[in-house]
Amino acid sequence: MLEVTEKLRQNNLKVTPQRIAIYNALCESRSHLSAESIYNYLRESYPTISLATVYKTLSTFIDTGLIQELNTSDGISKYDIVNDPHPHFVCNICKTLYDLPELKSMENVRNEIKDSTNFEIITEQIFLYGICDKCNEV
Amino acid sequence: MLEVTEKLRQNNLKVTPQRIAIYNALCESRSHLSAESIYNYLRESYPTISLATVYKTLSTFIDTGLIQELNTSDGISKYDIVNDPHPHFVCNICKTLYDLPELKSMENVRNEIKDSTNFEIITEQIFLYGICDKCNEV
DNA sequence: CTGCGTGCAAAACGTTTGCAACTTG
DNA sequence: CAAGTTGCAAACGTTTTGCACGCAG
Repeated sequence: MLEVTEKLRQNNLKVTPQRIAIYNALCESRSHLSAESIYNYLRESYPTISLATVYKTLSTFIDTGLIQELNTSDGISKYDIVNDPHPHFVCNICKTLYDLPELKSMENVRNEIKDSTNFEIITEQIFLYGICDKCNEV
Repeated sequence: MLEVTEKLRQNNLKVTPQRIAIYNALCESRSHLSAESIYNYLRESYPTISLATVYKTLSTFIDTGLIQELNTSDGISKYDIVNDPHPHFVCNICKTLYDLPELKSMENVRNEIKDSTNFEIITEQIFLYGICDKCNEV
């Protein structure tokens, strides 16, 4: 993976400590972070960072295609580094957002969509809703 | 399609004029309605209906599986009668939400997901983001 | 007649904005 | 030094809540 600094430069974004920290937080986190959770996480190392900066930075990253916003039924946006596309699973009970493995059959879906519309597709998001293992046990 | 009244009774919901009107509005509309647009639309025939009732009713319908909430990047929830599953397209520019035709290849995706996880899948949502025809012309 | 549904107003929530001070290149 | 970024506080718009009244079963 490219150095963060490099990624920012490539997109004509000024390299600031806040941007590096936010990007790294998203890379390092195994879970899907909200703006608020990024903010709380970064406050330990960057006590003066503001929530507004987090939102503005995330918005910038979305515009440049570095990250993706995931909008699910709990009304809180989560953010995901754009790497290999993969579907997501949302538990209707605990609202946890899980990554699912990349699907081979998505290639067919993409082709079928390309044939059925002349819209220009940039990104794709697949959400499966249901009950996760943990909540099913209870 | 079943009579609205019947659908409500089946789900142990009291049959009220508001519920019937909201359900019908969602059935009849060719576009994807937000709570606000349902409210504005219904005010013509039900001048005393309140936005809170619309929200509460939608929430009830979601819980009983009659409708689905579509959360896209514009931050305004849209609601869709749960019929045949089909993908959606969201224009990054005008934010319009389009229906795409049902995809044959989705069956493979469903199967692949079933094989790769033991989460219990209840509903699925596919969103394609990009630029729509109208915005591409400009 | 009992419990659920409605409507109003107020509150809550995540997110966005305006602006002055400060950094980056 | 110019242009873009930050942080604060206030504003915004959607959605939720509490509560008294009303209607469905």
